[in-house]
Amino acid sequence: MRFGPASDLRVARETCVPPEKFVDMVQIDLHSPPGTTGLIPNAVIGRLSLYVRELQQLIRQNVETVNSDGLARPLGLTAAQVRKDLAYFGNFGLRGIGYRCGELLDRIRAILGTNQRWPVILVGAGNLGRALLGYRGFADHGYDFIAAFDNDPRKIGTHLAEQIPILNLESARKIVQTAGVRLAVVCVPTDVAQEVVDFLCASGIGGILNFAPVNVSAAKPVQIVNVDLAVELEQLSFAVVQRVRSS
Amino acid sequence: MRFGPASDLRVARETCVPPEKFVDMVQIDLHSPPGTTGLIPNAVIGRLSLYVRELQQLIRQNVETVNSDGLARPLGLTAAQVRKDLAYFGNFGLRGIGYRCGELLDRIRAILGTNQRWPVILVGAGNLGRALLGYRGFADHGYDFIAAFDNDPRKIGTHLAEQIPILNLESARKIVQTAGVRLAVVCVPTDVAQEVVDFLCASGIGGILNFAPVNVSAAKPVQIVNVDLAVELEQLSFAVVQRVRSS
DNA sequence: GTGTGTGAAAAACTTCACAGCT
DNA sequence: AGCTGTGAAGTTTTTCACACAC
Repeated sequence: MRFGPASDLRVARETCVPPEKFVDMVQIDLHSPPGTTGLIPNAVIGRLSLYVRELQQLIRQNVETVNSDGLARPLGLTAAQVRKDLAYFGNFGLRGIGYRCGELLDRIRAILGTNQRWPVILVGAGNLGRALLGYRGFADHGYDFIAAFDNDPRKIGTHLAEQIPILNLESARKIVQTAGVRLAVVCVPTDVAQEVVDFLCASGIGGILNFAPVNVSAAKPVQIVNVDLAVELEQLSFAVVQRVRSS
Repeated sequence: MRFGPASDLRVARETCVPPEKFVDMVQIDLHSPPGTTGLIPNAVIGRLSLYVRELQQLIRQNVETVNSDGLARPLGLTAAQVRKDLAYFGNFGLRGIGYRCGELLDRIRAILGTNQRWPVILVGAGNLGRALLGYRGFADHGYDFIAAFDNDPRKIGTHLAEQIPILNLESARKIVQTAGVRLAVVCVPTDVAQEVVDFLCASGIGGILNFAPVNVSAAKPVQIVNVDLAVELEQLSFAVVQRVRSS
């Protein structure tokens, strides 16, 4: 089965907003809050994602408004923490009422940049890569895989999930640039992870989510988040042997 | 292809130590350190896992000793942080030299309980579950999948990776108890995640690594770690739009 | 000299508690 | 009356800097 990369990609691209928009949206909302430095704590961002998930669930249940405790408790957080987190970005609540679920969801998505869809590329079409490509959560949060890259000649030219083309890694540069792709998910073997990351950085990618179990570093403006699944299991097994700390 | 669950499992079990041993090993090493409460910060445990990975890499390169800076820098941490983290558990270093890689690796593994292998069960044999089962990192860190569970009758009775049986979820209780399994990895659809977790808790599991994108809660002594892959991507996209914070 | 282990200082983050809006 | 937004207090975690050991 043959395909023309450019045309495959153009379709996916159409649904995506020019990335530059996001920057403005976020910066408008930032109202450098109470007694803080102006930088948003990393932990806050992690929790915003959790709020999104919880709000989506509430909305599915037709809940109109939720107060800080209602949002916090199912996530194992405190009401004060929720209010503080949201206050970093503005006054989203209604005193005496709480937060309108729909509105709050929109606001948080605007902050995270997920009120528009992001095109994402996958590098490494092995087991894990293929599973991630089918992972519902990514699509639910606004991320669309538009292409995959691999260096196995037997895979190149085929498609994943019947529509995502697997291309030669060399062609990633062009696609990153022409399709305005800013995010890449990397699932390649450990020993080539760093060179793949270097290549992506040189291609003008904005951020990399790395699943290879090795700490790779990225050239300056490129953001990198390393996910090591074994680390999570180790956290857990430590907690089990200790029987302390809730995590 | 038929199989007898009990015999399939016994083999995997043989390679595993009775879990009770771990508790002692860890508690002996804990020397409730400098000026602290005696509880180990969660973040420290996360970093111990990273040290393991880095040490494994150094050992593969035949590096004998490493100092705190050498361990910290590739992981994006500071030397002081490494020393402080390790000091929670004892004096592992040699002044003027650093740390012996092999010895430190053993020590950390003893702390994490991964100096012996752990039998793990997989619940939910969909795409993600199957990919996790093949994920190298788990085996590298001492975790062995011994069985998978699903409720799809077409899957039950088959094997994953040609040796891991897929069984009916009901049979999990018996296997947890007879094989001394303390850890489960859950990759089921969101809507059944909580009931699966409840079932596992009732079966006597020790800890659950949950990949379903919903916050599930576990009955008291059971530890739970939620991993939401979309959260990681959101962290990244926020960093990309902001171009701040290294994470 | 080199590099750990660790108190002390600083920074980051969380919780408290309450004024003030609806 | 109910619940947010936020200073202030409290706690945790990180960084600093140096005495001490090899």
